[in-house]
Amino acid sequence: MKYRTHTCGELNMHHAGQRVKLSGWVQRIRDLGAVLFVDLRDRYGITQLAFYEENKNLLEQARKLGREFVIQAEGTVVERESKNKKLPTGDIEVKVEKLKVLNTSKIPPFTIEDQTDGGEEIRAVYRYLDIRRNPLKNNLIFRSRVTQAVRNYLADQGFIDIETPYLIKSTPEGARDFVVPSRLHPGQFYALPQSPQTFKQLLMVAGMDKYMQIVKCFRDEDLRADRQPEFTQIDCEMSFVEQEDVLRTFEGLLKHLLKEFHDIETGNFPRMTYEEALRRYGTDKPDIRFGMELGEITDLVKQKDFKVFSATEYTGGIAVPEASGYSRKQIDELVKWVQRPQVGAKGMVWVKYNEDGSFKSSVDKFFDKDDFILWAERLHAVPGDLMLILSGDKETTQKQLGVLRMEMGERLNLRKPYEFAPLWIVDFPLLEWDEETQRYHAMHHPFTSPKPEDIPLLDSAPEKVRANAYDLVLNGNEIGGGSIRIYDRTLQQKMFKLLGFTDEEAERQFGFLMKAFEYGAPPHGGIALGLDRLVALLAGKESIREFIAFPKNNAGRDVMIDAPDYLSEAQLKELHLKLEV
RNA sequence: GGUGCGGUAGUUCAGUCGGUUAGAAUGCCGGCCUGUCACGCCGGAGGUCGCGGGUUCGAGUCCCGUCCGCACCGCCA
Repeated sequence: MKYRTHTCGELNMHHAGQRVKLSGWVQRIRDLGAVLFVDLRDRYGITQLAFYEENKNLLEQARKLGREFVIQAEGTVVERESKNKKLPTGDIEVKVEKLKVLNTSKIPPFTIEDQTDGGEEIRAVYRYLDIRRNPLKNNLIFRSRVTQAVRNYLADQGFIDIETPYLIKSTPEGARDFVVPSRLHPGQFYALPQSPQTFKQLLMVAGMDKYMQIVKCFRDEDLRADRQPEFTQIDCEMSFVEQEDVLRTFEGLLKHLLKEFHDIETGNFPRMTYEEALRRYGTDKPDIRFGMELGEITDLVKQKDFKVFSATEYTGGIAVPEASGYSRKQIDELVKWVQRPQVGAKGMVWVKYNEDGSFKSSVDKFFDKDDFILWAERLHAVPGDLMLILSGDKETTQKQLGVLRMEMGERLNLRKPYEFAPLWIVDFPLLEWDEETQRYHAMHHPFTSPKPEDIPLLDSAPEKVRANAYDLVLNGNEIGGGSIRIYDRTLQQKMFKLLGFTDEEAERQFGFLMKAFEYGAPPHGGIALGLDRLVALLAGKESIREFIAFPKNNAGRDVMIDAPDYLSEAQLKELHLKLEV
């Protein structure tokens, strides 16, 4: 017995008169009395089934169907009396002659429609019902198409797909590890990889030359709309390459995807140093689809009586286009907004650059038109703009301005979902001072090579050393990052020392890597792209949860299967674990 | 660890200043209807107001605690 001869998305006038068999879910029933219509749905589409009074038995059977019943219908394709232009199959319907219920369904807790009545919570619990809806279904199909395109591109470039282990060992650097207790080795634990970093480097030592893997990675940190504890990376590594080679290869990948999915041809991606990104955008992942760049006016305000400005390290602002007409209330709201703890500014100075060229500001007592004209130049403000000024220590204030810029970009609808503005951020600092632990941290990871010309600074001024590290940024999101790696044992050892590892710690945690470096490690480098984020952005969305079949919630729980969960006493015992809670 | 918003019918929400029997839409059930496609019309059922405590003559509404969801900060080499 065959379940179907066609899918619910393919029948049209060409099939008129044919006898067909369809299987699928009951989307909706429209009972008009002597005639009854059923919309039958599967992954491919919807086909209307028609039941008539002339076959009273069958009509009564159809009347007993409910939403989401799984049925099989056999009948003849006929041209509709009244057609539906909205459906690809809208010219025809299947006049049913045989009906079989393959499975019944309880009434679903929410409607299986594009515009469902269900909220996020209930849809998460019934994720398999949510995926029946077009939006989610199409997202998963889209994701599949993207991964296919990625594989095709990388395979064409000569990359080999190699799987690396999920059960590895814990390293205290970076994010927290998820750990897995070992039954065979009492008291010992595996860790799930935060990335296959060391393995892909070892594959370079092994001579595989170009490696790729679309791979799950795990980080035990708090979640966000764009952050999951398990996520997928397009992980790559290449031998005998310089930074330029890696950038070109992966610029090519993103170009390929933009062409394939949006028919967009982009030129070469802009490159911006880390320092420049912070100065111009207040972030290392700028959204360059709109202007509103940061302007610094520190030197222009130093000599004045306004203490807030004269006493601080940095004063700067942005010019919000066509916002000089903002009311006092609107501006007050903005001031409150930057004062929220999430932004953390103490206050905000505003200057209206009116259409007629005059100025009105919150600091009229201290500054006059001549000052404001100079400010406007620095902020690229024109009449009609509203200048928003923050002041404080440089790093914090730039970041706050960056956050404010993004918020204003959002509010003014300047962040268009189907516009794509990729760029490379380069020349990251190698190290970052961490106040909490009072030591340097690797900004990227401990295997990142310093710029050769900066190596002498490693001892004298480590914070000034720039790394051969790069991020790929798309529309204000970091979608990938990588580096040219260290491949020399001595340099790698030195790095570990700088990062506060004792020789013993370095040996115990990464001895296997340094040992490998002693057996002819080639120069190599690579990159990892966040697939979930990339797919979401290509689809014009910000939340990655809609592109993962079974995501975790805000608190890292899977509310469908209800995980994590407690273990039985027997399991704990087998794993040699005793709980304190 | 912290901040903000939310939790009321199966679902999404409204519920005024603390005051009579907690409403709407949708879904569900029953009836009618031969061209619907968000079918239409008529009727009906459906509530631990997240949970615990407190204030009060009286709490969905005010207070405290707690749990859950979402967004964000910290965190995420």
